[in-house]
Amino acid sequence: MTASPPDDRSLPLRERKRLRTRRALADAALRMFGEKGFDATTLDELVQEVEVSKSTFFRAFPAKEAVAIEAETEVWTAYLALLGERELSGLVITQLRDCLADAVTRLDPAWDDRYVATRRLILTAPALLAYVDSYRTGVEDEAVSCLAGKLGLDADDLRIHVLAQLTTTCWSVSARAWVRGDAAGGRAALLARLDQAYRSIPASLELTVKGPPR
Amino acid sequence: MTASPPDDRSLPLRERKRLRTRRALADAALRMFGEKGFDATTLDELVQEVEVSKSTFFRAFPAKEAVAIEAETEVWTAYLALLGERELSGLVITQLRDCLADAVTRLDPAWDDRYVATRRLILTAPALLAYVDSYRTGVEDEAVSCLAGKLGLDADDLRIHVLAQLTTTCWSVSARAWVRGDAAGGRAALLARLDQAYRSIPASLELTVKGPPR
DNA sequence: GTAGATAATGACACTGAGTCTCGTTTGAGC
DNA sequence: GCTCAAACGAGACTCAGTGTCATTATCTAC
Repeated sequence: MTASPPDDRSLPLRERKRLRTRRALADAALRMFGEKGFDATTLDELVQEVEVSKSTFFRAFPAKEAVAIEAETEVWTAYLALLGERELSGLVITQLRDCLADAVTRLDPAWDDRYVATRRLILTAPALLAYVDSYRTGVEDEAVSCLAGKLGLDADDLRIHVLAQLTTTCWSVSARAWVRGDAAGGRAALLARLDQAYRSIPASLELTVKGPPR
Repeated sequence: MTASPPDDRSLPLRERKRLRTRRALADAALRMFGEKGFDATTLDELVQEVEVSKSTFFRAFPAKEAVAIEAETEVWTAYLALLGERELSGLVITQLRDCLADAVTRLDPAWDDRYVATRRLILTAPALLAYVDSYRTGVEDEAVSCLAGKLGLDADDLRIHVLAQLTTTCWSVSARAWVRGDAAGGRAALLARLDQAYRSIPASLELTVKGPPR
């Protein structure tokens, strides 16, 4: 269920402990929320299970919701990092697609299972759904700033907003379908769905009502 | 600042009182949040000002955030209602644009000022921003269901998700610019911006990086 | 009008997330 | 080892949001 503990000896001990606590919290949260439900599990129960104080929890995560969606944030953190480094050329939407695909490819091998568990959880808790929504808006805003800088455009330029949102929309629909099918086909299947989603964007704009609806 | 009180004698007295309380809460909230700040104003202060109990508040609004964004919900409630009634024909994205434009046109004359105040408020309170984000996602989901039904498509069809999101994105960018310019030009200027936003969607997909960025 | 059904209200206790303060511990650097 | 800074634990506190129940006000039928 969890990624291997942080044994990276290059990191200072203090940092390693911090990460270990963070992982322990995320793992316990995913398990306990899955068993008892997100709302029914209190933070006190969670921190008691992991044997840390509530203070420590809030130093590691900004909110109860955040600890439940680690798998989601990992994707977008990687995506934004790649987008920041990347030298853009050609169609911007293609570049965004590639950043997202690269981000997914580089994720920890254990990510798949955690992501499925996370998405399942989100379906059961409205608070989590709302949290993910606003989190993604934050990602879109960062992507917009980044693109505005790289392209020398105004941050209000509608075009980059549209592109940033299309990216999260494609992810949203693709990932939902992938999780619903129990992540069958693994990471490759997810990437295939994602690619297919991007390819069907142009058809969206041309969607037309044929005859009378019924 | 506020719309005229509900004098519609056709409504039963009980309903009229309910609406009057609702209005009073929304008006006081917009004023108090604007003066003291959203976070610094407690619900107890608000309900004391309007002379109702906290119970009554939560019967009228699902959350503290909701009372602050009435002007935003009015737009989308009208939009979804129009979309539900409408007999669709031709380009779907055009139909959505028309629904939104019609919704804006039919709003209360006092809406402009309330909306400007609301958007200004949102910029100062992260909690409000998050609330609006998830609210809009809810609107998008309803629009998707509606479209899926009317078009006989699967609710997972990416195309209708894209269209529903493009609508809220166009609104978002247009309204932000309109408010930043102090709503100059009134409702007509907002509609013009909205139309311009829709027209620039196709160019988004073709956005290309020319030479090296710098 | 009056009576009884019904719905909204107010008061109050309670839960739990999130903040803040402060004294203690622990790893980092010399 | 010793010192400094950072992370930690403990606990008090604020406030949004929920649930219960008695009270009040409106609606409906007569």
